[in-house]
Amino acid sequence: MDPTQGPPRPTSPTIYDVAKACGVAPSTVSRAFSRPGRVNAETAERIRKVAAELGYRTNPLARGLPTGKTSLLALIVADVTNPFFFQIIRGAEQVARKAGYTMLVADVEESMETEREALDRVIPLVEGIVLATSRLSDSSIRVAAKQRPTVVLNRVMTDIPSVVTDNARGMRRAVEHLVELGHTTIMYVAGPEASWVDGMRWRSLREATYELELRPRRIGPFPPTVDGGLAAARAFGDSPTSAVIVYNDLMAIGMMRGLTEMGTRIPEDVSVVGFDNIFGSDFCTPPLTTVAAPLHNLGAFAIKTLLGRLGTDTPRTLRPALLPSQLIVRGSTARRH
Amino acid sequence: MDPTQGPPRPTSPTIYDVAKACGVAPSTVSRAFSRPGRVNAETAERIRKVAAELGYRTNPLARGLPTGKTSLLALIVADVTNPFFFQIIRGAEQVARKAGYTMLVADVEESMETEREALDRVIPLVEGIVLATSRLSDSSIRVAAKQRPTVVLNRVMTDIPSVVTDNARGMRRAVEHLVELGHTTIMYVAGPEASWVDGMRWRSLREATYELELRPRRIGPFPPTVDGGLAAARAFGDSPTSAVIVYNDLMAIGMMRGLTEMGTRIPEDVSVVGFDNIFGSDFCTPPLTTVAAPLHNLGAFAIKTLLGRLGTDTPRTLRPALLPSQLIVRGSTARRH
DNA sequence: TTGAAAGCGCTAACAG
DNA sequence: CTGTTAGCGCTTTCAA
Repeated sequence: MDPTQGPPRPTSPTIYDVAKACGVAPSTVSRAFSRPGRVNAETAERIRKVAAELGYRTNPLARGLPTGKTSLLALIVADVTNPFFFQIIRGAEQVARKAGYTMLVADVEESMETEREALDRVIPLVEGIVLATSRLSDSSIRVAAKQRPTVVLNRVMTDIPSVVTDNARGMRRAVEHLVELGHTTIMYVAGPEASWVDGMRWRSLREATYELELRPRRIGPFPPTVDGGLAAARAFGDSPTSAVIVYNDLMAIGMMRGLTEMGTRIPEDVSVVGFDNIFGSDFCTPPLTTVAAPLHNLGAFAIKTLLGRLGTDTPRTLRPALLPSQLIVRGSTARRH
Repeated sequence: MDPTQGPPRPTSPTIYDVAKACGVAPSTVSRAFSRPGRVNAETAERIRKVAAELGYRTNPLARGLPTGKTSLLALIVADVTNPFFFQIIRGAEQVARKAGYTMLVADVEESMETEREALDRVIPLVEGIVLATSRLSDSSIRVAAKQRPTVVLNRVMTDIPSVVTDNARGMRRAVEHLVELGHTTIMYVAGPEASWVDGMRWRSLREATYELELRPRRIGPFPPTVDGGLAAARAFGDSPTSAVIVYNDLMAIGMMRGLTEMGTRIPEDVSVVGFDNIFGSDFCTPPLTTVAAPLHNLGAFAIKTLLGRLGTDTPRTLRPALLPSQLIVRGSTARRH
């Protein structure tokens, strides 16, 4: 090995250095760190002390080679730029960190292609994977899951642990809220067609309205962005209702802006409900009534689930974990005029 | 090694498998992937074909051990939850990915302690580090930089490559804009005291106002959050001016809300300018006039700089890279009444 | 409880 | 251009 080739940085001490300084065998040093029980208490203490003095840190890479335990977890997100994911990432990181894992966050920019590449790059590195709002097909996900324990977030699969928001309950609460305000016809403004969540929300709305004897309506699909909401506002003009429930907050914000520009007053003319309670939904105008997703908890719970799967090879429970959402009433909904 | 211990997953093929299947030596397979030039074209072709059939992927971990080249880069961000970082992360990831690197994003939740831990965990894994808005002391940063090539983002250091927004120019443009609108006294609403950027912005404001013969004023410090802005609005009530420039958009949004609640009209009574152009600054009320930071480019450029430093041991240029910002005029500023 | 030795998958010198 | 041979730093049998 050419020493001028490798990293020219001051090479950090290894177990060999510590072993020499302690007068014990390298394997003992290794044991002192990886299974402290299997080494004489005093010796272990001495080793730890010397190691600290030398500034020894076990090299996770080297440890990973023989054991496969890299202490790395992957979180693949559809779009780091989408505020929906901020709290998810943080929740995930917190739990991972506490468990001694480092998280590798990969942004796939909503592209299936990029997601597959990210997976390829990341799989050999990590012990487990969380797919947050994956754009991959079920079968692609299964392929990945065969290589590393995998948890899907925001999507339900029957053979892979899933963590999702309880959309049905959330939708139900939103509808009840609107009914209490006197609305009788509710328009659902749909998000992307391919989205599992969109399908779920629309179905939940139909069920809720059916039970409450309301008429649901629907326009869309629209892209799940502010611009998509703008487009929805224009389409909505053709057959307005007094209340709309929008696929997500981003679209709801866009739609409110579009509506306002067209002279429609919110909430006087139209009540608007969004989904997710993302950053910004409280300071748009008017502040958005929304079904808050438990974002932080979603991320945290996904990692917890993954951590639980790490040892065992057989999935525990395959019922998707349903995390409760919460209706947050703000200024965009009001009594029907 | 206990085979029941390691990852129970289907162990992927190694160079040995490929070598056997090809009837060549393992080292040849290795060469075929790491330095294709050094192996017979046909042989290389054959190896690649067989490797593809077997589904062979070179194990980055194993490769990293002897070479130190892990193809991993770390991006340490002060707060993943802050929209300021979204585009930075994306820009960084894009560049890293194109260069064949995987990015490890660590959230330190604005905590010095957490940041140091994150560094410790990450350093042995990665080839280089970008510190985005580090909360560490200069000397702590130097310690890290001694171990791995390091670039600091949003902060200037004389001995470490730095990438920052050209705050002086941006501030100058903001002040000129306000002057054109007839404002003569400008209040700076300060962010966190410890922040290098805050100091820079205040200094730039003083310089700009000096040249233009205006009176600058200042309140603060406040936390760089919506709530901090709310607090600033209350403090501002004591000695109002017709125009304020706020440390960042988050605070500006909070301040506008606070002002509005107190009955102050924006922009009629007070013109407000923010900094950064984060997500949401376009849909708050009124839409915020702001000095847009080149967020995406900041992240991209930092990684490019890091990539450039990777080979060489001596830093190239130590003049901080100043990336241009841009004034975006929206509804929160108007002619003085 | 400890030491010796083999090996994780890959790379890089050194001969041939 | 290719095979052989040492390792990278750590873990884990296997003996002692």
